[in-house]
Amino acid sequence: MNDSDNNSATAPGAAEPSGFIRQMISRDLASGKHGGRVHTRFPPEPNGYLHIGHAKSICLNFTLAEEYGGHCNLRFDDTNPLKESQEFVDSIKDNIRWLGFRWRGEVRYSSSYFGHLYEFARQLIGKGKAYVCALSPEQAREYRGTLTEPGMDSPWRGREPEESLELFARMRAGEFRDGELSLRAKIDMSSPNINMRDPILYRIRHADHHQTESQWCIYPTYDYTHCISDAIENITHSLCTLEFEDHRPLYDWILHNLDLDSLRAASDLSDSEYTYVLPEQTEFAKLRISYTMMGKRFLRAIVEEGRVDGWDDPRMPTLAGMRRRGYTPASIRNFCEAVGVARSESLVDIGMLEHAIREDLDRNAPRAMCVLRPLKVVLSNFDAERVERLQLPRHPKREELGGREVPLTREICIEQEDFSEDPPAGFKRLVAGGEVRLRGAYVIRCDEVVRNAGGGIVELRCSVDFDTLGKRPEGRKVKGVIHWVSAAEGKRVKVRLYDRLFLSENPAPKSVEEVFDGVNPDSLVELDGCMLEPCALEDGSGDHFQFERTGYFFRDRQAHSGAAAVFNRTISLRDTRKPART
RNA sequence: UGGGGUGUCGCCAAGUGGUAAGGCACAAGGUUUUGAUCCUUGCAUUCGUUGGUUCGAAUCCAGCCACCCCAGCCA
Repeated sequence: MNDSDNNSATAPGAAEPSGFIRQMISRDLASGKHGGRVHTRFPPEPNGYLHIGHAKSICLNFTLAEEYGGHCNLRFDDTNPLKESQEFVDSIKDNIRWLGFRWRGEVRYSSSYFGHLYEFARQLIGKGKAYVCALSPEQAREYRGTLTEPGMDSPWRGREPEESLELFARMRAGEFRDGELSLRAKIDMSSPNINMRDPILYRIRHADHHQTESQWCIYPTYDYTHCISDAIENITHSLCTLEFEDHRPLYDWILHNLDLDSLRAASDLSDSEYTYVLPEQTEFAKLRISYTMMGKRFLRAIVEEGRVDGWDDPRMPTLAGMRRRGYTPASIRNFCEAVGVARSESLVDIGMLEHAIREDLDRNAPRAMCVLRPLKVVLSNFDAERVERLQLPRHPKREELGGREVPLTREICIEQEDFSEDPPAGFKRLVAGGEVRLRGAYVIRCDEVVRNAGGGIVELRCSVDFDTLGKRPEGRKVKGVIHWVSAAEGKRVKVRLYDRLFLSENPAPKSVEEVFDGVNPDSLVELDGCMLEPCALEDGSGDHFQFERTGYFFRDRQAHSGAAAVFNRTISLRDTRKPART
């Protein structure tokens, strides 16, 4: 997809691209606005783990660059040392690579532009566009006014540039305490847009930074930093979510009040021929999915309260969690593509996500049989010493994936729910005196139900019709097919079944306490004595499987070595049985 | 009572004045040694609402309604 000539988005004569962002880019390309360049960026703050919502932005930025033959940077927007850490930097990089995206050149950090940012601030002060203010944070809030009332000018608003310049230098030198002074843009305290009421550009924070360590004690704010960082990196299209819409005028104000040549000189392309063009911000709706939530505060509460196994618990909407659950990069990318990008806020049905992973795994996951809740079956006419090694395909439709050997012995396990003494209407599995097909093997008939003293079913005695391997039985129809595993040859494994983490379709807790009430108490079921066919544990057999009739599973590599293998159920198979699911 | 946005099928989402794409979900058939997959078919006379302009409106205009965002020295 790197060849722009080969691409639908830019191919001559191609249909108009769909979606407002692609249309905008095509328009910009057609008008030559950015010299024919497309350069995007994904700009996370390293203050937490990435979740599926971030994936939407990642996919958007990287695929747009790819489609238009442009580039996409990874830039850590690290202007607040109090909340950030190297751990998050590392995990974010790891997640992006896992999704299959490669950023342009080296990883960027806003913090590596602190020098430029400082000089640009001096420039604004020199032009009378910024001033050092001595209002305390509390006072600043009072002066700001309200949504319906204009603010009041700071008493320091008229400070001479020379004086502000000197104070700003002393702020940097560490002569003031946190919060004592700030640098503010001089815009309009009565603007109906609160972001324009002399926003803070720099604040004092005597704190070490994960990248710049103790070099700075003043840190630029997001609004001041983001636009300039985009300009330095020659970003053409700066995409962000809807809540930043009101910040766009400030984004533009800062850039337009700086000397264009000085911006150009600081930029990556300073030595090139192209006409310097300022980046432009465009907003889109963030991703929301039913039965889950992206709010970091609430997710953290669930993790810290031990309601889940950690940030990578397979029930979590984090990329780390989804990865451990068995979601594939392709499924997440396809999902993001299917969801689309628009400006209306929507709640995507989690069924779309489930469809994306089923679609990928149905095509690519090898099949295996695993009995989750075993019921012993003795095949009375099968020799006790005999091991019949059946050859089954790994995938029903893809011969190239090869075959597997499945051992059949006198004693096997079947699923408890595949036998019923009191079958509901339409039951297609085994009943007393009835017949069923063992998947990939023979048809068996249930001759006897063996019980314990309490009347519970202990085992089934069945007889094999040896004339049914690979062919239909004579003179009758056997509809049901069930999975099974040799009791002697099978491997005991542990399985974790997951359900949605939240009970409500649109969980919107108002407090941390409310979050816990909304957590699904049955979101995890652990099963211990499951029986898995042996070849699924052989080296090189892969980590993703479809356990036939029960769902798609992913080997959990965090399980202790030596202990039984653990498989997480990524997603169940679609179930279209007439009544509801059992 | 300020400003900025958004409203098209149950859920996403195309559509930019010429008579409502697609996906998910759902439903009905067919195939099937997975109640899976696959295949076929069906699924908005109508675009928040009320008016207006026009030969023609989801698209243009006006009013109304609903919902979302903004008063961190967070991003």
